[in-house]
Amino acid sequence: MDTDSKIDLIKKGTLEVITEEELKEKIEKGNTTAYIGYEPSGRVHLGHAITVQKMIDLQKTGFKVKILLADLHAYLNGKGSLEEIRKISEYNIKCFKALGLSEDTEFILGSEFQRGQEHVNMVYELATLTTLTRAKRSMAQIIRESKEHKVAEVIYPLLQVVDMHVLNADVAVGGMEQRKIHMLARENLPKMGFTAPVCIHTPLLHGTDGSDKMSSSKNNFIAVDDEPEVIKEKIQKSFCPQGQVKDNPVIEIAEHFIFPRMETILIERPAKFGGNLELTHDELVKIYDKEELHPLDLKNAVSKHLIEVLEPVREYFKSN
RNA sequence: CCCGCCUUAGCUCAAUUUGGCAGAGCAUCGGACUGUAGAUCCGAGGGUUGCUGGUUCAAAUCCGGCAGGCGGGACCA
Repeated sequence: MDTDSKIDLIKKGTLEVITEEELKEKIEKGNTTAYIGYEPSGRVHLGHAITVQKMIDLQKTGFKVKILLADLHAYLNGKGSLEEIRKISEYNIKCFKALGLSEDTEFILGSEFQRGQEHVNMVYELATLTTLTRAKRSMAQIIRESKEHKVAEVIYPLLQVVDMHVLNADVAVGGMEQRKIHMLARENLPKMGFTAPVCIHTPLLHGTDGSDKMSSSKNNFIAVDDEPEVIKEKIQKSFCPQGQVKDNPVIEIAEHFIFPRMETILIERPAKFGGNLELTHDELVKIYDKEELHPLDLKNAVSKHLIEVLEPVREYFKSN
């Protein structure tokens, strides 16, 4: 694969790469590392899977992938005791592996290195460079909802910025909610004499209820290890206005999980409603926009295909 | 350290004045209506009233203690 096709693959399905020029330099330099951090979560869902797929793309282009199980971050975000969170992270690692990351993926537990002297000193230094407003703003889409704002809330982004340096990340990946923390890193790591990573942001998947973000706490997710009946039921219950492509979770699932794996989707439809259709992504969008495809037919097709796409995950769980 | 206010369903809050079956909105679940979902109707579930001790026939309500939150004061070589 040449550099340009690597960049194309990396960019595919993302909202932004900051910056593409730097990415090119990194690739040409070689021996590169890509990093992403996840707060351990009770269920690993399609929102997580979008970024995991991107890490797999990065592996295909020669990146070493490090996945941070950000237990300390989750702790700072009020998700429970470190003990409880660590336990969940074991399950998360299993989910990530089941999604197809290669054998040499490195999984790192945050609390095992983030409390060391060197790390803490860097956090303090960064604290002197970062305004309180900026730190709080960077957490707007990440912090657990609460009126009782804790100091932990502003330590969180600082810790994350230092992680990027310590984990030697050439590239940092995250959903768009991570953008402001990433920008903080790009601005402040150089001030500390370090190199800031290239930042890659993926779109956030809407919840099945149509809300802005799929999230395990809101029960609007499809888990990667959900059983076929559950997937079918959740898609059946999903928000899906007729003729509306924008912000439509069912369309998004097709875009992010079906079309990357196949050129066309087969839509099975009773003859009285027009019979079967086989559509490319662009055709699907066009025909749905014109209200020539009924949401229920779309849902049936998407659940059938999604169930197939996630089959390897369920298989992995059966044998591991 | 001192003073005041607050803590009730998953969430936001009523009911405290005058002790008398703990309610509403939103959310959740179910039904109706749509060839999906949502919206809209209709219905249901949901509670250790922060914890604890007391007064009382009876306490969310009154009294004491504790915890947490918010605000103020004091201290400031």
